[in-house]
Amino acid sequence: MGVELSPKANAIITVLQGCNSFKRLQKIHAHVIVNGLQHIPAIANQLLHFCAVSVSGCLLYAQLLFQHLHNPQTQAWNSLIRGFALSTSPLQAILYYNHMIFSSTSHPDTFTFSFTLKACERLKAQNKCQELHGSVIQRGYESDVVVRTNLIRSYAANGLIESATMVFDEMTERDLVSWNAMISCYSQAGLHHEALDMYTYMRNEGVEFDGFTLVGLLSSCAHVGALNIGIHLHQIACHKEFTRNVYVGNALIDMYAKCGNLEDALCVFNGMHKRDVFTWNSMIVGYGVHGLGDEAINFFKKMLVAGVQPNSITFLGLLCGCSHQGLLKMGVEYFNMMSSMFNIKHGIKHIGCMVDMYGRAGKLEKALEIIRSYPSENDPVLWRTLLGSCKIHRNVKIGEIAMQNLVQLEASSAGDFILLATTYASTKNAQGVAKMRKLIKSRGIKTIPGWSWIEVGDQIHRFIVEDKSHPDSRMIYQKLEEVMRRVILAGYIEENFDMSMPGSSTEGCLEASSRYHSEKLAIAFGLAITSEETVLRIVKNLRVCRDCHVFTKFVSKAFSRDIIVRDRVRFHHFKDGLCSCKDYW
DNA sequence: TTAGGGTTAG
Repeated sequence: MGVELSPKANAIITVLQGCNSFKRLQKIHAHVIVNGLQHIPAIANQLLHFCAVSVSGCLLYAQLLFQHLHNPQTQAWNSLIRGFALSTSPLQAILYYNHMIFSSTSHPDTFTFSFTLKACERLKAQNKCQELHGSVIQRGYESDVVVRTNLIRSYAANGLIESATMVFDEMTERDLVSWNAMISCYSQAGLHHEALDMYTYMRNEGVEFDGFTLVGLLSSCAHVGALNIGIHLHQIACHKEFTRNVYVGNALIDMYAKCGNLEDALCVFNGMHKRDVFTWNSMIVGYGVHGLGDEAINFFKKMLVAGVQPNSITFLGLLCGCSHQGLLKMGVEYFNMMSSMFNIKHGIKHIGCMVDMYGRAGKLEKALEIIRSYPSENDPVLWRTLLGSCKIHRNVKIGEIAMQNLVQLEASSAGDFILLATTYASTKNAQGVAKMRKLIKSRGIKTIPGWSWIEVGDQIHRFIVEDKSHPDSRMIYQKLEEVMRRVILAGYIEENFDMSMPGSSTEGCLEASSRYHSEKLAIAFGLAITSEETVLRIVKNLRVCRDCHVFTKFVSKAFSRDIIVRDRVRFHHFKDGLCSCKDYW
């Protein structure tokens, strides 16, 4: 039973509910004090709620109001916890939650848990998240769909994907938001196949989806190069009229660009009614990774004319395009422009692009100078990039400097030793080669396993080097032998294994031949089971090795097939025996 | 008089 309020108190509550500025609230508060109404819970809670939650509120003021409450009820705690959970200091939300549990007679409810879990998600407070899960069960709130969704998000943000999955799987009642939370959790954790599998489960359970679902799924399609699934989702987006949604449009552009289809990315871009910085960036980055620097610059200019402010990712796309197209002068111009004109700080990735750009152009001293001018960014990736350039330009002296730094940072990998070994080899330095071989052996250093994906229909087939796990493995190897015979007849000369590129695919077995590298298996599979006019689209987690690059060029000619390979850094369009990277990658 | 959601880079 609520307490009967005086007409004066009721009037104040009505005014408070319509309050829209902090200044006005302070005036109302003064009026409340003058009339001695500050201890009426309904008024105190309303004041607190406004200060803690409203966009024009003030959390400090909310704390002061809270301190004056004699016995704050759950609703008051919730206001404060909610306010801090969404603020720049979410830790305060957790501290208030602790305070509530240990020194208050009020009990947390489903709202309290939702807000505190939000704070854990933002803070990456893993232990607290687990503790809250226990309390949720203890207090009998585990069947609440919103609390569970918050648990999924919080676990996922804390890297506990298995726990998030468990919470989802054990839900007796799921709604669209919980499905979407699980999809986005997988997508952001890099578990793209799991995210795409959720789509099948949703369909099987007859769950309708919305723009949020599409964005999560399209992001995963983009990461694994699942163009067919992406096209299917695009059709659904058109059918359900989600294409006016800027998030969906952006995700579609990104998906098409990452799947190697820039024409359709542009088509979506042109059809969008509203565009934001993500829209422009998706196009610019798309052109950048395809090695089309001048197109990226073109789009950047149009972006400025449209009045959209670029951000650090815009410049990443531009620099990537300049670097891959060899546009050194333009690259330097944009690198300088980002800080001088747009006040955007150079990040490690931008510096990496510059090191790569100068390195490729043979200006190794300048590349070294760039790394040294950013001592706080002493990152192995920069030294590795430089090492790669030293190999191309046969510069042992700077290569050794790069290697020393990698060793000092305890970040040297087998690929790095191989790079330096080949640099020694190219300068006929047998002693250096022997030294590197000895180091690789004695340190037992392992490489990153290489993977290649190919999408056929709505299925994604994954291969590793010498993979025999595919159900059609026998057929794939037979096809590869046939392909080999045809390309050798056309002039292809098989290499043993590539030692040329940084992070290139030695695929975890240094001594193996590159004949059964994952992309060769993916290509053989694609040739065997798709029609002659189908473009083969392959995605690889490492850089394409030189042998596979040559091989793919020959295949594109001998089989009259367009093959698009997306490797770790860029796209390669193989057609009629040539590659879009012009062998410069 | 209170809740849970999305994209680029990595």
